Amino acid sequence: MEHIDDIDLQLLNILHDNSKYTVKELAKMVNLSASPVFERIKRLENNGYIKKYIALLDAEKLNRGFIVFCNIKLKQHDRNIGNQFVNDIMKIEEIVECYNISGDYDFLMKVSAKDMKHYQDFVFNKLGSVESIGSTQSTFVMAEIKNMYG
Amino acid sequence: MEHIDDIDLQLLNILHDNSKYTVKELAKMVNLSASPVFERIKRLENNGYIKKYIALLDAEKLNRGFIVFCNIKLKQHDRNIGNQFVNDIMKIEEIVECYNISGDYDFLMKVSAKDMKHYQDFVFNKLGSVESIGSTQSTFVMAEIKNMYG
DNA sequence: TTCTAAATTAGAATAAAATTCTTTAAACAC
DNA sequence: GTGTTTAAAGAATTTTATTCTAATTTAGAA
Repeated sequence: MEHIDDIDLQLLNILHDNSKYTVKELAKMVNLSASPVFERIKRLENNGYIKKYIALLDAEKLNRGFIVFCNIKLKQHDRNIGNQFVNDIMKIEEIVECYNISGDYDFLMKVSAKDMKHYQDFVFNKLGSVESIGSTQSTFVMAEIKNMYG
Repeated sequence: MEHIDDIDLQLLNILHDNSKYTVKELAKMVNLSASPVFERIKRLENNGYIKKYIALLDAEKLNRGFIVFCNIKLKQHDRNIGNQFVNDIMKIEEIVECYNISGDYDFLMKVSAKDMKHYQDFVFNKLGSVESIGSTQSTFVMAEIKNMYG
């Protein structure tokens, strides 16, 4: 895999913030013509530096503005229980992120709900039916201060 | 603000996962012709349902694959200290997300570093120079299990 | 330094996509 | 039923992406 230069890095940073610039606009920003910029972006895509392009949606407008970080302890720490847990949480739409972590808990999940009522329903009915879970601990988000993606 | 229908929701879900489909491709997916799909997307953009379009980058390839959740307690809980903290962390590039939370700590930050050495340097030199911070607690990510964005 | 080869760029040409416009169809109120 | 509004389809146009060729730059060898 080749290495990337400063112009590649500029393009990545720009596209990470806004992927809707035209090739011509990007070319102007990095002081090149359109064709090398086009080829650089294709190369960055093919080499995996750019994984995908997505639209960021307004969580509030889509009734998903209530964010909770939910810590999980498993019942036991064997491979079967772990695999079962991963399988189960993959299907639950409210869980938008999940990490295997160090410390007192095994997993940290970011959960996206409409409101507290929805979250309570999620904990009771969805997490409640995941057999592998031993205990949970919820940390509520009062405000989003910084998000380099949103 | 008007409400959105099922086709709008389909388009949002598709674009949330991949914003590079052409209007013609999207039209086929939702059984419409190109022009109404184009107009629907423009409306969703103008009404704020779609906030922006971004490229997702490979953190590992860009030396940012070491993820840590860092809990923060402020020294004191007055408005000045809080504002100072927010101002300071905005400038620190390793902090990719930050939330004001309930519970024992005041803030939860997602930090993105190259490796443990980089993270240690970040805690010492960058967080270490933020006056408003009282104490910190680091939770290390061993594996990313689910990410509806990445 | 000078020459050669490889890589990169610019700019024109082409293909494809986005965007606009006009006509037609459907939904709704009266 | 008729008139009115809204949304859709399809054609026409504009813009953008993509390809291609020639010129330039760069890196390395002599």
